[in-house]
Amino acid sequence: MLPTVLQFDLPSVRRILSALDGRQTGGNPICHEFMTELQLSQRRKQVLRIVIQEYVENAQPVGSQSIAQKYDLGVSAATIRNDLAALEKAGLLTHPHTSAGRIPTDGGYRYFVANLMAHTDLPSHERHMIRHQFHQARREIDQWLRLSTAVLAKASTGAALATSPRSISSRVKHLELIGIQDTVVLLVLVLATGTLKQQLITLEQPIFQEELSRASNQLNVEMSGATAADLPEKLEEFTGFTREVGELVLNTLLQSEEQITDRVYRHGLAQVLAEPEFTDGPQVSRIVEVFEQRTLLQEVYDDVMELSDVQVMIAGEGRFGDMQDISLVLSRYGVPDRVGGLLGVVGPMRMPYGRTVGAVRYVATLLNELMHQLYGQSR
Amino acid sequence: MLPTVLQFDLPSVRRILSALDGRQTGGNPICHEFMTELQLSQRRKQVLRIVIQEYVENAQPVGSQSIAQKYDLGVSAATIRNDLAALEKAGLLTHPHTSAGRIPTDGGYRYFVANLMAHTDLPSHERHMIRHQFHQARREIDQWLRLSTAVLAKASTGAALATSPRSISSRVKHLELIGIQDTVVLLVLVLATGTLKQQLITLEQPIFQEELSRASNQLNVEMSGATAADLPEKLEEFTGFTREVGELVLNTLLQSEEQITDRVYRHGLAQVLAEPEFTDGPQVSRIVEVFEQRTLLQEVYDDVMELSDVQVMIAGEGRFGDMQDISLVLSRYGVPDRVGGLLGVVGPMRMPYGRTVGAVRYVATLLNELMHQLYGQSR
DNA sequence: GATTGGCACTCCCATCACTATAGCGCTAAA
DNA sequence: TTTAGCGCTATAGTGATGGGAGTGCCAATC
Repeated sequence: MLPTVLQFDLPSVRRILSALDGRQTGGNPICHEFMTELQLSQRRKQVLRIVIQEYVENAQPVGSQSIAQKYDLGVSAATIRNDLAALEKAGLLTHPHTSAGRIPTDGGYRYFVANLMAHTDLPSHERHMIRHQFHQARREIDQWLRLSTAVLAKASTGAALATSPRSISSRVKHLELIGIQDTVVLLVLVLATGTLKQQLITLEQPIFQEELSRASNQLNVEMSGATAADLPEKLEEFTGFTREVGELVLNTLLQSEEQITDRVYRHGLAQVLAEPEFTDGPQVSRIVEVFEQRTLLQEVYDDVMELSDVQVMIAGEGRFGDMQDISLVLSRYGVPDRVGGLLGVVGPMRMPYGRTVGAVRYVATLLNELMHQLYGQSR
Repeated sequence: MLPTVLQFDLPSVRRILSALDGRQTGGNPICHEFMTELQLSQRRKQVLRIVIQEYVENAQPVGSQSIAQKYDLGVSAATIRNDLAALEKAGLLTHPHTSAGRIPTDGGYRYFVANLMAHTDLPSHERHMIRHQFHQARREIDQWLRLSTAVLAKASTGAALATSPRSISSRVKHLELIGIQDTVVLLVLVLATGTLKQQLITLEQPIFQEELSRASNQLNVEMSGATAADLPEKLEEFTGFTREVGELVLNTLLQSEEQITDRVYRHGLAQVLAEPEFTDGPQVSRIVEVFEQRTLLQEVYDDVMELSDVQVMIAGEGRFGDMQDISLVLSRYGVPDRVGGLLGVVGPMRMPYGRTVGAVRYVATLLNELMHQLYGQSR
């Protein structure tokens, strides 16, 4: 095997798995930045793997000697030194200063995730425990998502987040108008997926409950089963207050399809801040902002929802300036074409990707299963 | 004026305002730990005030010289030195090492908040802007609370949190049973306050929507207006499925009265972590845990809900071990005896209490106002 | 008695020099 | 291609040093 050539080609082609290392490539999660045809000898791959493994564990640069001592690669430290130099030239490693050991670059992590990472499912007892917890929880999405973030945070070293599910092409199932005050009416809208939407309406003048009931009956008859697309046509038939409510329903429907993050569940920030990379100020506020902000989640949303497998974004994949040293492991969950959201982990770039991907994948699968039972087919 | 005597008497008597400094005592928020009869000369109060003010601003121990230079107290640095020593003896100040300036102790902050703190309302333009934002928001509690935390975080230097409102003695307004799947039914419960509760029911065998409608009609007739106390009696009349649902309603009602934190809104953790006290590890995780945990909020809940004014808890008031150096400024909001929750700020002990209290008070007042419009009287 | 100026003392902190260490890069030989 | 050896380099840690800010105390003064 001869010198290594690295072809970064990220702007033009994306999301293509390297077919280098046949055995492992198969189902590995996709790294947005990919590298094809990066010819690495088996030993160099091994060395890269060791460097990443050690660095992830100890957060300390790893040198040629310690590798030679700890792992029996059948070669001397000098050879490993050469390999390290080659890997550095290929852009997969760096060293913080001249006489320090090597640490992975973002590219190194990406290569690792795309080609080298072993599939590590959660241990079976952990899986069982998690499954048990989910079945214990009351059958409610809110509960499930809360649990999901708790479980994910526990199983990974990062902070977990999840968005509340969004209905795709929501159908109206039922609506109800309820008087709260003389001039305040609560519109309750039940979508086919079982999602509730509420909206307060303030009136110019008082309205009696009887009239509200009449209006809601009328609307129910006409509107149940309708999608946002059907509604404008149906609205034609209504006038006055009924019409107003109908339009409100339409708005709510449209809004619920647009807005992707009704609510964000979060858990486990404390533990990720305990990681050594977050001992100094600016790093901390960076990750906390990533964690608190909805905007980032929104930007990534479409990309993640598009693909069914777990997605790994390392250091923002070059797209997000303020995500140096921060990685995301995300997956969609839900019932395709009906309801779905996004869940995953945010943590330092130095992250046990194998385990994290396993955890995210398992929780997502579990959620899919549970939600399928509820929302599999509407009736 | 003679030596100062400090009487800590917190276990036996609590929440009594010091009547020392007539002018300022009036409406000041209550500090749980209080100090009565702490005889301080006017100048020493002034010195304490200056130390706290300076330290809050610069996060640096303040010495006698700098006080004498910057503030014209009409006395020399030596005199101030004596005063500082006296204040330290009284337990209101310390110094980190022999030759450093003074910093306030938790007791010092408490004395300050109880006796010395000036009432600082938010500047009027800020108030107007906030009020405007609230009126812009859709008339929904969820929106308001989200906005509240955002506004509070911005107006204070801390991280803001708020709990979703809890109904006190909830009345059933309306209920609805909606089939989602063949054997899955969604129970929607509207309380008199306009709060929605949802609960999924899984059945042994399929049930038709007609039957669901019949059941919900029946239940509505009997139950609307009922409280948790009324329900057991009414349940006697029902059998079968209707009875089951009725019991579920009762449970939900009871649960909603018990559980105090349905949801916690949070905002602005990033900015509080930028404060200099959180540059090192353990401190950071402490405040993040306080911020993320629900437990602390629950423990404080009753105390805060009891009193109408803003509450200041400095360094856990000695009650919470892991709250060294962390303070809370909390207030209840809502309509007394109907709905209410808790909102406030968590931040470092070194906090501009005046401004923070002003901000929390203003937002709480605003929320009270808005909620009163909606939930003032039920009909 | 309160206030003041003076002075010695203490502790922190930044700086510098020094050493040990871990690791690299290069070269020449196997 | 691999290996051993050697010189080079940057860091972490140590100890000494000096400046600075601030205290504490005392004796004198108002």
